[in-house]
Amino acid sequence: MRILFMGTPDFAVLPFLVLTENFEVIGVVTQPDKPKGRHMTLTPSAVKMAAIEKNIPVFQPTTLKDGSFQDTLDLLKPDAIVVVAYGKILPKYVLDYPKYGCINLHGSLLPKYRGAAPMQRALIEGEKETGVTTMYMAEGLDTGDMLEVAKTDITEEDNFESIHDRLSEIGSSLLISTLSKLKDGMIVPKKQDDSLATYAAKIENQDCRIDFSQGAYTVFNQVRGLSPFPLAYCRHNGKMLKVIDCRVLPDSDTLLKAHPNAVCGEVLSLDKGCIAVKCNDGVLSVRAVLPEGKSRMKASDYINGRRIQVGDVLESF
RNA sequence: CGCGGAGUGGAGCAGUUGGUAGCUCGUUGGGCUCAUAACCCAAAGGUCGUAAGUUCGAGUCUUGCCUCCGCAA
Repeated sequence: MRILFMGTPDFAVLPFLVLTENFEVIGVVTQPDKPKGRHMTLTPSAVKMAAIEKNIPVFQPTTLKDGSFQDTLDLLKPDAIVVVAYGKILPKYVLDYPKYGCINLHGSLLPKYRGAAPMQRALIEGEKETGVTTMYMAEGLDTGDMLEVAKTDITEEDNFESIHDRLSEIGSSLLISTLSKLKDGMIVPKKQDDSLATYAAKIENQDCRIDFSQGAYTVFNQVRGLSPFPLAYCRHNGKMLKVIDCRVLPDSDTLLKAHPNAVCGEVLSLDKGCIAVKCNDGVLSVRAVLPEGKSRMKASDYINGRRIQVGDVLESF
């Protein structure tokens, strides 16, 4: 089976590599190189670099809409197109081309969290489990018929990074499983229940703003869903302070009683190298931060550098 | 040339109008304690990123270079 792979970021790299070990991958389509980083240097996508390493031809169309991609399809003649976080909508003529269809790997348990940021949104919403879904692609956004699903629990330890890596891993396996079964006609596609669908919008700057007048768990989920990137932030002494890692303090009653007049966002203690911040219904223990203009550091380092004291208030930016 | 910040003992930071370096923590040793990530005492550890320049003298001024980082995309 001749497979054309379409994908762009880190998340798609492992699925791509695993695919090359199990199937005949005849080409890779990825986003054009984009100016990135400090000096806006043109940077190839993660998938492109992996493809070059594997000596697989790379295609980087700026658009698929104008029909020019038809030539590439005629040249490659793929039996199936596998899409993992490619970043462009596939027009109908592409969807209809391959014999085995266009198969997408999506980082959520569909029909929940359709869209751009399923993993982050699942964490932010405080989901207890998430997973990956393989599906046929349709013209709507992640609306196609589902093929297979793999689930995983979300624990207190998880953040976007760990979920991202884990889903990338189980997604790779699931992809192989789905393709194998598909080839043998062993899967019955299942329609999505649109009434249960939710939309995982792209993460905007607005989503990263911390409001300590919310519950401790709400802030905790926000922080972990955005860590290690792009990171939730607040303001301390007029400067931006991003929170990399935090936990909800288990026994916060004594601490709260010791500071009866504290406002939300106020620093209640700096014990054990953690910054204890009052929230609406509890205390958040901040363990790692990123101060404006500095690099990532443990909360204890931030404290040792004398940047923060008990009684300081972390505000919304 | 997208904007900006920083390079000082293991870590995070100070360092005034230039006169050979301090703080918090860690480390090592000792003490206190039933015990401790708590407390007390002591010690080790830095040619202040690099090259040149100004100066009687530079971490502190000027210039080049290297490295790192944040923002923005």
